[in-house]
Amino acid sequence: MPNASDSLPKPLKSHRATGRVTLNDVARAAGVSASTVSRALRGERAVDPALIERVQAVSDKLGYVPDPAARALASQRSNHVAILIPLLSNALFVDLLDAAQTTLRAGGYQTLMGVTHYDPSEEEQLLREQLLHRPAGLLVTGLDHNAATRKLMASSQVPCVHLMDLPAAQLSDAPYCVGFRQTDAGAAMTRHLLAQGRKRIAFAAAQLDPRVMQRLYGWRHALQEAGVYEPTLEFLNPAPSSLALGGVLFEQIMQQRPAVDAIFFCNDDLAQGALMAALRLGVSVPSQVAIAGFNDLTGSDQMLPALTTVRTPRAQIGQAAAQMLLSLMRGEEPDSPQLDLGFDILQRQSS
Amino acid sequence: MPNASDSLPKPLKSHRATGRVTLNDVARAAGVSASTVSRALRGERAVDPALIERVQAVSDKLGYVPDPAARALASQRSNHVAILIPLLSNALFVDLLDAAQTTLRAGGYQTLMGVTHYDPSEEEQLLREQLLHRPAGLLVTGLDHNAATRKLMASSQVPCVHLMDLPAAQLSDAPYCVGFRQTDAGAAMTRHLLAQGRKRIAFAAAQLDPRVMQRLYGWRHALQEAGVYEPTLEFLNPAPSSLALGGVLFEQIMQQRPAVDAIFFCNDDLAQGALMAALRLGVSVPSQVAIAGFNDLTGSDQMLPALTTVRTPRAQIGQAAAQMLLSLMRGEEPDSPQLDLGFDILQRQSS
DNA sequence: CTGTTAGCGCCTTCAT
DNA sequence: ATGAAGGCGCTAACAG
Repeated sequence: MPNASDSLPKPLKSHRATGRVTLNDVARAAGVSASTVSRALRGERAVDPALIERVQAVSDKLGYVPDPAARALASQRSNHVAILIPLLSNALFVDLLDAAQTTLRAGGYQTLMGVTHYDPSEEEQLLREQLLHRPAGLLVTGLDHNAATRKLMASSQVPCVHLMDLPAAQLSDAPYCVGFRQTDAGAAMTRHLLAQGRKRIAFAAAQLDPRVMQRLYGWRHALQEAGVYEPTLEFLNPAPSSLALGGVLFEQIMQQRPAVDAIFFCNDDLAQGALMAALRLGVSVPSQVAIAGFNDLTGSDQMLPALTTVRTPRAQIGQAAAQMLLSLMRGEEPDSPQLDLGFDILQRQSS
Repeated sequence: MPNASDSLPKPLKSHRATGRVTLNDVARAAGVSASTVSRALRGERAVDPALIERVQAVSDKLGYVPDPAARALASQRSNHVAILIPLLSNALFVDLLDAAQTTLRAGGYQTLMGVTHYDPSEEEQLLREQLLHRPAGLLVTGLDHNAATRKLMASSQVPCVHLMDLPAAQLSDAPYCVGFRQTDAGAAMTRHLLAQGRKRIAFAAAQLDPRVMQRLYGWRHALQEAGVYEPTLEFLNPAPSSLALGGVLFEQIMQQRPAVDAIFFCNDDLAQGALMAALRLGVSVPSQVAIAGFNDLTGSDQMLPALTTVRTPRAQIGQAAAQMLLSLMRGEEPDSPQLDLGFDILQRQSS
């Protein structure tokens, strides 16, 4: 009877006792050493199955819960996963966060979020703060980071998955990433508009982050391919994206270039705002001008006319990236370091 | 010369050295004890100003950064603040999170977010997980929690501020909270519609969380006050809120109760969807029916007609709650445990 | 005001 | 396959 003394777990008061049930309490009650309990509970191999079961039972009975701080201190690894996203005011990133966070929690990890505001030095600072917590993994948006950030990521040795973007070519030493080819998506939508018979297709963008620029390149490429590229049809505004700005851009374009027969907005916020502005101004969509957006955000299908857009698999990206990270944290190697989740052209009434 | 030995900080290799600069390294280099460094760096009083300065300088020179895990283990308090919100798919809560997180970070705290999906037992489970990290503070949405959750919050001794809601009366033993009176806001909007000459004002709601119900009570109250309350004008749907559902509700109401001359939606998602549906169906707003929403979400000012709604100070709530929590964590007592940030009726073209 | 002494709870080498 | 011993880096209690 190894468990002859598992009643009356005397709370041996030291001068700083916390009253919490510790690994040692479980070890004592189970009649084994603390290390064995530690190994048994973490499912580390090389422990007798029968023992594992007994330890598990005792642990449950006592209501033992490991202390993450102690664990982090001893092992130099916490159960945090840090995630860096540009903004919370863009539903795209919130969806990414939501999906990633859900998947990570199911895997036993706590998400530490950081909002970079598209500022490379803020990103660096946030990463620095987060690394103090010795996260077990890292999720970052995009592939563009400043040198210091890249160095921090590399030297920290923390597994890292990049979101949304894929490197131009399938490099062998490429970083882990989950996303789709922004350039291709930009080109695909442009070709769709061309296929509808549109000739003068403007590109309107705000924020101008790297992914927006790639969509721009896709648009350029498709137009050049068709022999109808015209640089003056680019309307780029570095201000943050919003419905209101979409309206402003729309008015501006219609005024400056009334012959334009389609406008491809770099995201749905802008396109929705343009659609409302068209309604206000009495410009008929799509007969006079077609409107297209990007991302298929909430409400795009409810617009009048419903917005043609690019459906991007952001929730899937968040989830798949989290899963890739989970396997990396387990020490496994994913099948491929790059996961292309593609995109769809959603043709609706606005084109 | 107490600092005769501050050169050649021999990296005394133990069998598990991590290479990190520790408190002891600073202490040795500054020629004082570790506790003194600890106290000096944390600004704990009862340290010689000159020493503080010297320690600070040495610490900077060595690039010392405290280890949060060690700190949490020794002090039983981390620099995490846990925040519980119902959803990330509602911009309202994201704004709350964004503001709170920004303020907390400025105060040196890391935010741990938890998404409850309006499920009391998920809330309880999340809180349990978060409390393991021994957060220094807690931010929770609303005042309604199950018994286990309330008990956890109380027994954890962690300072806690409630978001969005205020208790019915100004109780003395009331919890800390920052928000506004949902009931009053519901009544105020209803009175606004009445003042516009509307007589048959429907209330349409989804999600039906406690705050939505309070708005309903406000609507009821205002109508009863005016002697025009009619229970069959309540359209309550427990499904999640969305633009599409707003359109469905609108169609349903216009079909079942064509004589309705105003609809008060419990939030802007629904109201925006209704506005788009009205456009589609050719129902003229506001001449045939007025539409009002709640929260003044993105896009409401861009609708056609622009949406009349209740502006709720969600960013301010997030920020003020975080600030109240920061002072509680410093051991200070806020002026008043309840902070009412009010609301505004934004009359636009839809009413 | 400062130093000394013990841990906080766990993991991890090393030995068995 | 298991146990013993020590350390992760810091703070808290207690002297002085």
